[in-house]
Amino acid sequence: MAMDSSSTPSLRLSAPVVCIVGPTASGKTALATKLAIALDGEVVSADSMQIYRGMDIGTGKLPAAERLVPHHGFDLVDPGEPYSAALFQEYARSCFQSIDTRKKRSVLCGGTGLYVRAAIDAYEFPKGDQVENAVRDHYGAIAREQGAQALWNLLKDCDPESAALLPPADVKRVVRAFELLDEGTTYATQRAKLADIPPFVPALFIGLAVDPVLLNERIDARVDTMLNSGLVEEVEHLLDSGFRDGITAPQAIGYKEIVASLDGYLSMDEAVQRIKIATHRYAKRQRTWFRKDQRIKWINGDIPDVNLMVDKALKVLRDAEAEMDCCGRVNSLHGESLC
RNA sequence: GGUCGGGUAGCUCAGUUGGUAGAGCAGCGGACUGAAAAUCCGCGUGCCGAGGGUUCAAGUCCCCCUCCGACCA
Repeated sequence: MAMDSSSTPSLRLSAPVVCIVGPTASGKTALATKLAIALDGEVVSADSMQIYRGMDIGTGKLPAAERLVPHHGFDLVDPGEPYSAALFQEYARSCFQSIDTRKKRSVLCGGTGLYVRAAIDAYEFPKGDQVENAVRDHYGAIAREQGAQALWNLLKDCDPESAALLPPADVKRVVRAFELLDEGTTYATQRAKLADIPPFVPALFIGLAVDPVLLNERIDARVDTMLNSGLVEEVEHLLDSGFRDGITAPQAIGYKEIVASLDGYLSMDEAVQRIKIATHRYAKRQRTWFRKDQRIKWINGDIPDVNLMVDKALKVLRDAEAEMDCCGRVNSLHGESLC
């Protein structure tokens, strides 16, 4: 409601955050680490599944032994706990702040588009309890018991504007629209702001682009590697410690399929095949999400030599920073120059 | 060598009495403000194995060739 502040306060940092984005398996993790080393920085992961403790192999989390610079954004909560983009926003910004205080550069490495934008841009989430969410439970139950259409009809009665923006089948957003009503705003109001959300944190974006056919081959190979590295054992271990109670974590690709297989609904071969396909689709959605962000400078993620890729990325950053300096678009950028 | 079955979308297949083709999966495009690895919306992408014939008209009927599978030798 009362979230006006038209002069959005920017987070003041001595240098812009470097954001590495792109689809899964495009090589973000390796590039982010190398860049962080080159820039004397620390990595902040923007990944909705790597925040979970114990979900390592399936989320492609960089093993502790290979973290050559400090990494943030891993292992923030247990799989049974809920999490949200709003919580990540708060977390990531506090990371940027403290990294800056240590005179280091933040390198945000993210595959979760919403988390990247929540961290960098001036997304404002209305106040509301995200843990004990009775509203969500209540309307979710209506959808389950009476159907998606019935729930949507209900929304149409109390908030026709928002209902008009949502297909009845999009239950999650319809439920969310009720939550927003409860929090004193509407989905339609929030949605209208979407068109132009200013940046909140100074940032430069690098995207890793990989030919989709090649990327899918990489994904398949990576899934096989995950299985050989003990993904099934990881899932079995998680199941022993309340994995099923979680709301978000059990939705993770690579985990839900293995669980279905362990429960006897799928053969392990079928599960593996489904993991591959689900990951292809996920990469597709990531491509769609990032493609529309004009700030992203894309570099080729097919370059076999990682160091060449790092050089390329550094050059792109230098150019972008120079451009920002001379246009003066962001005021808090006069830190040490790159390299 | 012979008999039969089959070659239609990337894959598995459907295609009625002849009227230039359609499903599922995959794939592609898109949306996205507190679950986002989630959720939702949209799109058939085709030398119907090659060639010839019959016909106003052939994926469909006839001939021939070819490839795959099964069976018989």
